Amino acid sequence: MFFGEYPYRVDEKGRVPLPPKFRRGLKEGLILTQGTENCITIYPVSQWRRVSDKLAEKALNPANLRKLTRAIFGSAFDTSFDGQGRITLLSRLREYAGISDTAIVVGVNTHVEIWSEERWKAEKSSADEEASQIIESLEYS
Amino acid sequence: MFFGEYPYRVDEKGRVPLPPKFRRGLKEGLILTQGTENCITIYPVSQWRRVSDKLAEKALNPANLRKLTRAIFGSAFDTSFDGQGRITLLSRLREYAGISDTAIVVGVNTHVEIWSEERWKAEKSSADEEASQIIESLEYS
DNA sequence: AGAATTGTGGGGAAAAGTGGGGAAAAAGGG
DNA sequence: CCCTTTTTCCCCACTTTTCCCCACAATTCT
Repeated sequence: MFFGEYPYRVDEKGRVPLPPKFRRGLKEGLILTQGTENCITIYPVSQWRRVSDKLAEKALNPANLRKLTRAIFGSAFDTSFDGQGRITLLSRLREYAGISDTAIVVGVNTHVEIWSEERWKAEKSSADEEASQIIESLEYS
Repeated sequence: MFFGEYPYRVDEKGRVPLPPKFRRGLKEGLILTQGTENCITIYPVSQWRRVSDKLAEKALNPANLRKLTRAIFGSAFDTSFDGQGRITLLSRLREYAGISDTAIVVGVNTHVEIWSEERWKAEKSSADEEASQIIESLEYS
């Protein structure tokens, strides 16, 4: 569904373009959340709904499930893109992800991630290493 | 459905804005109660009915549940927001939640919570990591 | 080459955040 | 019981931010 990486400038208003190829899949609206490893994660609403429905089924329960529900719903923020295909990142999220004037938009199958340039490079090189190890192990199995 | 977290100033009159996105869902009126983990919980009237019905079913039971029921109903308070979309927090509730001049308003799916800044940070950081893992696992199921 | 699409920037209208005044209501004291 | 003081509630006003539109350069596609 979503794949590829795209570098973009972030303007003074905190706007980031979405790659044209991603726009169709996000047309119905999108949910921004704090992702793992200090990136910003974007879900199409349909995908997000699946997640929240699943969680709601379990919602009446003990303390640490309440905690999780809070963390998950609290970190979500719904938005949509403007006529130029851009979304505005809240300053809070930009800080979280360490994004100043450049951002990398990455497609990860079912969702999209936004990274600061430095963190993406770091993440990528370590992921590449792991990937080649995994591939090697597959080759001989 | 409520989600997202919004930081607001609490003025000298104890007023807190509700995020515009929440206002529609609370237009019919809202109930303030003491929430779990020292936050203030806001229910839309419709949701409040469901909660109070559930508690009523169980009301004949053990002493500590009756205690809880008393605490929740005793602290419940129905109100509405003013022309600027603000509600006034009773000083009793503000003390309970440890809120002085900054409050975080959080959407938690079926209801809304208001936290002091410090307590929200603590609550959130203790659940963030686990939360994003859960999202990922639900994503593919 | 020309036309359409995409990346980037900015202006202006509208909405949201914040603060305060004053009337009505409530509480308290003589 | 009435008057005074306090609190509550509703409205108005100012500032900042957000959102939507337009513009233009660069790139891609035909």
